[in-house]
Amino acid sequence: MTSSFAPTERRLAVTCERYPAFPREPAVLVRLVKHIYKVVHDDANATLKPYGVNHPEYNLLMMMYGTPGGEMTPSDLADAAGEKSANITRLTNQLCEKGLIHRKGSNDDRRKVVLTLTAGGEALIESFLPEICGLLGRQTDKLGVDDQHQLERLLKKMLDGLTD
Amino acid sequence: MTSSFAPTERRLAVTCERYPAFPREPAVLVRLVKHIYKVVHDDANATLKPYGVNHPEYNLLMMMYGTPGGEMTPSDLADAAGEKSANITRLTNQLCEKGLIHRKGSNDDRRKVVLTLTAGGEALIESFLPEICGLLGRQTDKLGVDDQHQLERLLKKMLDGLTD
DNA sequence: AATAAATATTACATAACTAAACTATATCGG
DNA sequence: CCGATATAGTTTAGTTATGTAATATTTATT
Repeated sequence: MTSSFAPTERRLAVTCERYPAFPREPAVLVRLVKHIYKVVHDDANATLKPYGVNHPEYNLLMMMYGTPGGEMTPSDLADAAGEKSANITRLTNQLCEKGLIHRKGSNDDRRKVVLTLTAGGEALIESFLPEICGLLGRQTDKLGVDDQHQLERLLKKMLDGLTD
Repeated sequence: MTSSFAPTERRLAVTCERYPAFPREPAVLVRLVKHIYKVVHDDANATLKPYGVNHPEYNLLMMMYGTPGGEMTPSDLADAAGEKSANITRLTNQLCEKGLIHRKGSNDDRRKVVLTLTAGGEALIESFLPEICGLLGRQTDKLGVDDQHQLERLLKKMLDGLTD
């Protein structure tokens, strides 16, 4: 799966020739992000498949794992994971059916629903985390520590500009 | 839509506390890419909607626009756009129905299919490109020229490590 | 000639998005 | 306190998108 970026760059060059106003640099960045996201997403799905969860479900689980107290409402999850609320209902249903999370009504605001990880959910997370850590490590293999910090800084700057 | 990254960082900190082997820096990078991709993708879809094409269709059109000679096979497109071949058939069907591309059998290898942009396809591309250029510009607004080049370099390095 | 590999399509199953309707609760202005 | 309005979450239906696996056809290999 040698998805070299070179052909994409050649196409951008041709595009700029045909349409000189086309901003090469921003387009390169956007296409790079797209390429990287795709590979990362596919890798994660492949790694998670044996554990019976897909990437969106993994994201929800990790959001809950990383929340102090471990309680989140569906709205919290929607914000955190960038999913639509209709999706959250579907995904949390799946996680409930698998026994990974637990759903109960909130006491202080009875419109709300509180989701928590079950013991089984935490156990599953901690069973796939070793592999996930390995994957994350491999995915940033080529980058030195300085590179990683630079990249973090620049991506944050870019994200900042997007959410205005 | 203030999708600040701060909550995500707090969750990563908690995750690292609970599971010390968790590699914070790689995880930050992956989550940043995911956030950025999502916003970029949604923005592009919104911009393209009035033109009757979605993001994947736009990608295919731009791949063809940027290909010298303008001829591509479905396999070429699948590689270039990172789509599954079954998807390519569906997407190119849609583009054919809209009269934006043309499909014909290849002469030298009769397994192959050759796709070309129609005049209408090129016209549509050049009608939405002004808006797309504006969007691309805004999406990288916050980054100076040096930042953009640094970011390009680092993303390429990361992508390199992914496709081993 | 037989077998394997490549190309594209098809059919089926899953997943996701959208928009609206619905339940229940909370909040605010009078 | 009352009634209007807003919020939280779910549900439904319809549409669109994506992924998987099998198939037909043509070309390559041995």
